[in-house]
Amino acid sequence: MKSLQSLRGMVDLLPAQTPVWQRIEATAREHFRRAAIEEIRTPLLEVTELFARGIGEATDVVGKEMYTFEDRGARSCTLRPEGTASVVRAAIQHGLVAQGPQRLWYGGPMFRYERPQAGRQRQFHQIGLEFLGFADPRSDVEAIAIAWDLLMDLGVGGLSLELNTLGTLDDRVRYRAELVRWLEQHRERLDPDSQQRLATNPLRILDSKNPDTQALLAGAPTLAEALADTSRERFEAVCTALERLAIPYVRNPRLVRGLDYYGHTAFEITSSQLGAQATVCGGGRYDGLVEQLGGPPTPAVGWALGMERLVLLLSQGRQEGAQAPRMAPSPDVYVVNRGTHGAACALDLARRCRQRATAPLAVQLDLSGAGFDKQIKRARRSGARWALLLGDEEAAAGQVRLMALEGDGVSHPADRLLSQAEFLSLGPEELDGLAGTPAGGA
RNA sequence: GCGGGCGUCGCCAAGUGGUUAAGGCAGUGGCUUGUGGCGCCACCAUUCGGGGGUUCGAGUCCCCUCGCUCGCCCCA
Repeated sequence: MKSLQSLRGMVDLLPAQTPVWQRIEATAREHFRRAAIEEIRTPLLEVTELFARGIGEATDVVGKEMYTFEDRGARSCTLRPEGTASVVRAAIQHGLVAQGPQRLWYGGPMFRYERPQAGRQRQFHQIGLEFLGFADPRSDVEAIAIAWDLLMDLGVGGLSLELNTLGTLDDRVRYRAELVRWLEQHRERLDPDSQQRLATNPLRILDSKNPDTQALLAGAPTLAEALADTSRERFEAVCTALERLAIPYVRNPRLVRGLDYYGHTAFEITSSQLGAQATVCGGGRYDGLVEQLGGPPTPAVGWALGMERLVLLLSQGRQEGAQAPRMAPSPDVYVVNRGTHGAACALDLARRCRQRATAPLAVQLDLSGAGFDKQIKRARRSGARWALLLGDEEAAAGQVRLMALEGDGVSHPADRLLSQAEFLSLGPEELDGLAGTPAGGA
């Protein structure tokens, strides 16, 4: 029988990697709690139209990256490629936006049909924040600050915050015409991709990675010049507020986000240590989206951060170690057992240990039926603090042997024989006191 | 969708056309029927991602295919 593999771009997270993810999730949760942001969970599957309308028909995400299929009722369904559209849909559907401003966060898998590469999978994970119903420039800054502080708290270094303003829809329409007019005159100097985009999405030519195109762009009209005064003032307000918070940023006039709903503030937090896909967190303002999806006019800002890219950053540095240190949670107690009576008794004792009213213990029960020596070896490797030895003799007497597992294993602290009832009543310190004293040294 | 690199045991990894595919780690059993580290012994790829071809002979050369990986596009 041929063994099966996961689908391309769908990765398994093995027990060795899972602790890093848990740490990120726990830290994010704590930061959201402190900022009074509530969690929202939405389905992974939505009606295709939600994304087509929300993200924009012309975008790459909608045009060629969606996992779309028909369900049994011939409805076109799509695995969510991002979180914002779903959150907005849910907020409208359940009248959240009507109840006032919402401070929401979400997390979970997203799906995009692309060729996998470093920092990019087909199923990937995001944690995101959405502020619905906030127009003040300070809301942009608070959103950014929460992302920044979260990343700092996680200990990610070498990050840079890039900031730009996309202005209003009017600003962009006006600028687009101007840019196209200018680029038309230099069409032959553009790379093929950019020539294509001249017709489909000219603004995106601005962040082309082609050096020749970038050189050409140096002389092109800029979006900043085309901005209305109010747009410009709004952006300055965001910048000064960031400065007051001492959050370093760089203005990047070429920063254009690929999703249609962004306007005014757009930002990315990038790392130079990530390779080609350098953006860890990206977001911006999307004042038109709620209305676009059938809700009342509602200003909004948000961002999403890519979990696997964050994990990549947090896992660097300690990749020298041959075998990554196993960070799996170790049990407190490893139960070594033998004999039919002993084994049966151990099963029961392990359970009662986990259910202790005071200080429940994490217990791993050896189920191998191997000899004591083998089991004790395994006990040491498990990382447990104590081993509990239980054979027929101890079981018959209602006792257990307690063994401290610390140390190099050369010196043999004596076991303590104690009654099972006593063992179950003792706290960790008392157990240490009992088992920790070597009887007679080496 | 388009380019580059790579595919030998769960992981790392020798092998560059000649009879039997090193080694290390991990794992399993034993030395040691109920006591720990270390050590020693044994077992652990009829087969080199898959298929076809060249050759007396291929893991080693050629073709196709699948997969992984990095990059382009785009994004988190």
